Amino acid sequence: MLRRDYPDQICSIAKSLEVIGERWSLLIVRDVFNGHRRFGEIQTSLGVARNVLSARLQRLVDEDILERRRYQENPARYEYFLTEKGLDLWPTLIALLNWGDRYSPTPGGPPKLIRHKECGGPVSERGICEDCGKVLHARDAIQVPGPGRLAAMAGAGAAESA
Amino acid sequence: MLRRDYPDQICSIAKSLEVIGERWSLLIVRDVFNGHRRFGEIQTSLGVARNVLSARLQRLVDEDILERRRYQENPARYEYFLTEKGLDLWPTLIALLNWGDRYSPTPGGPPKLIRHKECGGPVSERGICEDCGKVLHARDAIQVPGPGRLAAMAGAGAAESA
DNA sequence: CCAATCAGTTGCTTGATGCAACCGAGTGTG
DNA sequence: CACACTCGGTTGCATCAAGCAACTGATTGG
Repeated sequence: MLRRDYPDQICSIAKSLEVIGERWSLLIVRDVFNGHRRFGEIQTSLGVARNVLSARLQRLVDEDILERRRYQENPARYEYFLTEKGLDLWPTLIALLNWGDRYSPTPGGPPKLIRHKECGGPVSERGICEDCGKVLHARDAIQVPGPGRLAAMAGAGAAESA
Repeated sequence: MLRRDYPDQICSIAKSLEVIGERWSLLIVRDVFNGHRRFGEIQTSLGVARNVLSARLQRLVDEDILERRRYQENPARYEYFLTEKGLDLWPTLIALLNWGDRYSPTPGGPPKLIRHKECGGPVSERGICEDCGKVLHARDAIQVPGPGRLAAMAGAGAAESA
């Protein structure tokens, strides 16, 4: 999306976008939220060019949004995890998810539903449990495939898209 | 940020980013939230190239996020306003604002504060009034310059940056 | 008549992205 | 043992988007 910086902008929105506003960045974060942790996994899920993915992952690690952990030596292999800073992007993702659900609807219904881990209640646009009323954070929620997702999978067996 | 589209992604986040994920798009929306309505106003506030601003505005109008109204004939002059769809980006902007406030802090404190129009209470990260507890929407809130903004203005008299 | 305002458009250059091929270490298969 | 495959990248090259400056067209003000 963005080159990277927005000089002269005294604005926290611009500052956020400098960090996560580049093309693919937020989708990579979303993928890690979805449980994809490895380079190849994210690459095939997103269809992003490998050099770009490499650059974005490095940036996200540099910005302390992701953490790169070695899960195997010889050959060295890595997995990416969300830091607290990364987890705190959850409200942003929820807001985008809901806006997309509303204005770019998937045929058959929302492709992804968010539920409160504790009580199972649906999670509102603002990340609040509609059953128990709690203001939730990333760790309090789980995702389940929604009707739109299931419909799409029934239509085309492949296409693992998140 | 983004070229434009993320094919094969069955995901409302990706769909949202296809619409507003391009470089400058969200900052243009933010500017209109801030009361900038005219081409030149937005251009100088953002420092975006004029051809790019032109393209983004057209896209945002095509996507029904902004509305272009003629405020003068001969020569024809236009202003841009947020539609309901555009106003519904408010929670996303609030989420980005708060994430930026937290992780890319402006020296002196947040540059922008959001308050509930009705009761004057501060607005939380989720767009909820911390005084009266209401879940707010774009029209319920106003912005006031925060300490970081005032500090920056005192330092450099110019720099109208939003 | 000349300069300025406003909302763009046009042309050219620079920079980011996409694509395919390659690398290096190790595993699995015949 | 040779060969193919996996994984996590890097490299080179072509293409597409963004940045910059100049220009247009209509109108007002001096």
